[in-house]
Amino acid sequence: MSKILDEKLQKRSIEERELWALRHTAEHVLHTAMQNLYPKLKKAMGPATEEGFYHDCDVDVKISEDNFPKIEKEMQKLIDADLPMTQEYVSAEKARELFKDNQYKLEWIDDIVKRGDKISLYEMGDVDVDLCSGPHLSSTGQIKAYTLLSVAGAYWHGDEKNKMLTRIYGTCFATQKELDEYLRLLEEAKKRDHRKLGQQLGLYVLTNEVGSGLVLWAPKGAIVRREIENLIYEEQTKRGYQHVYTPHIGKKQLWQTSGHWDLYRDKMYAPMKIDDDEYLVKPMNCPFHMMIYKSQPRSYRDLPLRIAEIASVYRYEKPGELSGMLRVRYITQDDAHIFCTEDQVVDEFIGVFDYMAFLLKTFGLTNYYLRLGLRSPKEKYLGDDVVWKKAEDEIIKAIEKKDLVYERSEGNAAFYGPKLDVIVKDVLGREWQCGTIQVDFMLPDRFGLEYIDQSGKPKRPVLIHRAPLGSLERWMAILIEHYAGALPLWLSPVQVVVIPIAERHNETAGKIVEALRSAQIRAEIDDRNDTMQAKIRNHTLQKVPYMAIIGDRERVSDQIAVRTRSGKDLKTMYLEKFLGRLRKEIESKS
RNA sequence: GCCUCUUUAGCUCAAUGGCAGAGCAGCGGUAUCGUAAACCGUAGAUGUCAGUUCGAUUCUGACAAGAGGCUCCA
Repeated sequence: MSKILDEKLQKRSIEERELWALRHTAEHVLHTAMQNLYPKLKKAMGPATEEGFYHDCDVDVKISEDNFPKIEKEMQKLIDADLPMTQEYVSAEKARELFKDNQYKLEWIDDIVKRGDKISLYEMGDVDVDLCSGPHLSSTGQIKAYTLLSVAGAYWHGDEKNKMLTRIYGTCFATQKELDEYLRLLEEAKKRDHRKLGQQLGLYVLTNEVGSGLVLWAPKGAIVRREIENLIYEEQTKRGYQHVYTPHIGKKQLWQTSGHWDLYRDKMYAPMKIDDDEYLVKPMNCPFHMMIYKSQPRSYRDLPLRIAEIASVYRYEKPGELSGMLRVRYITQDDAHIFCTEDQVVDEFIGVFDYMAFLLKTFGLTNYYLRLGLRSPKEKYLGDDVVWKKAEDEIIKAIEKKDLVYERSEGNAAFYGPKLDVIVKDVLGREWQCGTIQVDFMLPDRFGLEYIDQSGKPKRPVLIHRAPLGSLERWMAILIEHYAGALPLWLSPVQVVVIPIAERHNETAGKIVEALRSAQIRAEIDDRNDTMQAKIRNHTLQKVPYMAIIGDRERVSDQIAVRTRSGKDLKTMYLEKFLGRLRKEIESKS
């Protein structure tokens, strides 16, 4: 067994290992069923996963979900036959002979030999032999609850230069009850999908008349965004940032100097000719902020200099990768560039991290982890090993000082330096990069940035790129799903709806709205010709935090009857008291 | 981009190789109501472009948009 797999399995509990074995066996059953139905098929791989299992094969016919009943029927035959699963170790020669027609398996065998592991086969009765390290159940009859879920294409080794294989996803549980529960949760999760809620709550618009990945922030979404922006400005100002504005286009030369043009040209929109120069729609802000730095001589006394901007950038993302607000082509970053001395890097890094942690806490997010992005030998990077080593050391020093738990990820560095990312999971369990902190010793050099040190000599500053939320679009999507649309009071587009019971209450209700609005509360009146019950239902579905109901009782006594979106009746109270409650709740951002 | 699938009214969903049907929302009325859907009436749609056909929303193709995937180690 390989070291990696071994470590992975050791981390799991006994029950998890059994579930893993169950799913892996289900996958072998799927494979054998596929082999029976499509004899020319070549299996590439088929692991158990956190959610179930999948089967990758090279097959020359189209497989679609319409084929599932047929495949599942064939699987059931193998399960009913209760075939024993037995392991056998063989020599590389024998394995190569056995799988001589399957180039994928031959590749695996080479890998195993390279690692120095033993070559293990699993036999399913006498119907199938597969290269597999297991573990498996002792027989196929123990599989009770399984289902196939979807068909997808998957490149061999995930590399689009390789052949696209057919992948079938399925899942398997110990009991039918657990499987049903899993499928139910999946359905529940879909209800809080930001794409569904975003439309229902009128937060944003995506339409093919505008173009893929180009988000229109609708009035209600714009309010949420403005609240987030206000928080950012306020917090960053407290933390010593200076805010700037920069244009949406600039000369191509800027990104040639930065190196982005050479490495990421395919992510940028085609240059446009203006006068005699070529201009780009900006794919990132770094050059602009560096030009602001460079606009005057800088002293060590000016550092750290923190230049911030909530700025929209434009990137060409592949059509198949776009997804609601989670991946878009118009991206608004809470961007900043910190110019500092080498001595200041660790402290600045920690300062940014603390701010990022503050934001995560403020928004109540806990389903995230930290990923340290380092170089991998394959990718293209700027600079030499000495500089990289220095940047990596600085980041690790800072992380160790904070005693953070993180995952190392080779190949996930920025091209100019290592970085620490916050990875957040969405409602379907998919991972998205949000916040990022990047240490960069390269770009200051390429742009010729300097400061005068204490001895009067010019020196290079270090640059920290950072976006603690990442993009406001993605953040919005994450928030919608996190709160299932019921945003906390301070973020709610409409905070209070005032509901007059009958037409004669409209005037009083109007006055209450005025009073709330002059107290900076986002309040609206619902004076449509509808019953109170219908209005309550409507605004509850719209996730409006509070409903203030005005009827005869309230008209006489100058009070309001308050109901929350969760259905709680707070009874009748004076407006002043209600305002106090609102202010407190908004202040606490809870 | 590639694989599989999807596209009918603002939204949720029906139906059909021969006049496309409903609920909600909208609009016009009636009712003026105490904590999750009052009633009556009315208007509104087959993503785009080709092809097959007497006739296409339905079949075929292209395009567009959308969904789930695209290295959790044999």
